[in-house]
Amino acid sequence: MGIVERKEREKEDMRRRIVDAARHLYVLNGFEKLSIRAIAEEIEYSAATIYLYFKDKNEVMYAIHQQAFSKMMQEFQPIVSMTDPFEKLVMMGRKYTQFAMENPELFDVMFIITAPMDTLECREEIWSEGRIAFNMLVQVVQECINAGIFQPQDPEVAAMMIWSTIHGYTALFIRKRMNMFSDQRRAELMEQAFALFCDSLRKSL
Amino acid sequence: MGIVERKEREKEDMRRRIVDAARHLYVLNGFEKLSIRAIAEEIEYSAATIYLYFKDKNEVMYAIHQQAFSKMMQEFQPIVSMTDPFEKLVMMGRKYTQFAMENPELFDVMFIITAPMDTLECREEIWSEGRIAFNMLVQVVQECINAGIFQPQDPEVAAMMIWSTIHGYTALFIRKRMNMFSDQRRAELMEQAFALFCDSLRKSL
DNA sequence: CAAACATACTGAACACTGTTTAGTAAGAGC
DNA sequence: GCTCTTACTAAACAGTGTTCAGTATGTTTG
Repeated sequence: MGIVERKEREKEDMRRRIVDAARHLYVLNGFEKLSIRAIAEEIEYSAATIYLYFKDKNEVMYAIHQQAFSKMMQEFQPIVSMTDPFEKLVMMGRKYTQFAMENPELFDVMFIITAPMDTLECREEIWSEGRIAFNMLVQVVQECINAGIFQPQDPEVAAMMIWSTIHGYTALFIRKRMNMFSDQRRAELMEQAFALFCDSLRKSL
Repeated sequence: MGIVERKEREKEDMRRRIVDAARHLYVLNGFEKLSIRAIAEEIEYSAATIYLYFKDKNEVMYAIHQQAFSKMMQEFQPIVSMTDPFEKLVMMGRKYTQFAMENPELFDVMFIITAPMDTLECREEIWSEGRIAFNMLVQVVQECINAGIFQPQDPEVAAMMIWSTIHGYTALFIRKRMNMFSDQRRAELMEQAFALFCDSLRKSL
């Protein structure tokens, strides 16, 4: 009975086609302007068809969010093979912001928009993508402790503080909360605040 | 000719009534569920009337955003009279997060949602609310430098780094990006990350 | 092979949304 | 009393997410 398998494959295929079309449109225009009808048109099906493969728009957003995480993880891959754990940490911070700048909509769906989190909540699942990414950071912090760069401490607490800072100015930038500065001063402030934070970590953690 | 003045007063009054109704509904249900028609119904006018006082929904959001800032500033007032500048800094951080927890929707419109920033952009104005609030932080950092708690440095850079960290974990929390932890662990992590950051500032800035 | 069933899909509808416009009614100024 | 301005609204436009009855195709069974 290969028919059941084929059907399952086709179902998977269709889901992927929907998410690909949705991501394509989303990256171009953002969440507000992403409509089910537009996705349907892109894949040349009716709007109602989307609902045979996804519960609602939030679930489509969740799928995009998953793809975005795997893209980010791919871009983080080169860092893993670095030797100096503190340099690793610095590079992770830089990459986080760089990813956000280059893929603002993907960053949005990963870390700002509530839509994908709402599907998770109603499924009562844990946010595994977030957990895995955070673990990666905790791991590097632990390496810094092991190398004697940081003092012995709860690596999750330190990781949370570090994530906060990097996420903080990235989110403020993405959501235009640094627009009280000129483009030049803004870039300056971000760069120097990052440098100051790295210095501060080295000295005090 | 008191008529012109009265008309102007009435115009101001109407604007205030609209914003008050809008804020009321917004705080209850958030941005997505806040509709022009609902605001109109609340003040017992037609939806089109809103557009005689505001250019679009974004401009209404901007007005709510202004009110939210003045509320936050009010709550920050007691801090100004504190004596120890470092304690001031710590209290400002605590208050920021506390305000966000107690007024999640107001925090949203102040620091996360793009809608109010879009009106500013098309008016080509500067984000004065943000500038004023940031200046307040810069001021306190300068006091820390003057008191010899921090080393001489660009207070704007230090302020940006501090704002980033506090905003970072607050925004991550508000947007449910700490839901990989249990409620208890989450509170623990936030508290300890904050404490670690304060310690780190003391030691290294 | 034909009938019965299951699956995949769609058109149309429902109840909304932000926004614009033409038209009306009431007050102000002469 | 008669213009003229201002304030306001009903209705429409073009969309939105979502649901559901109905159809057409593919699969299984007698």
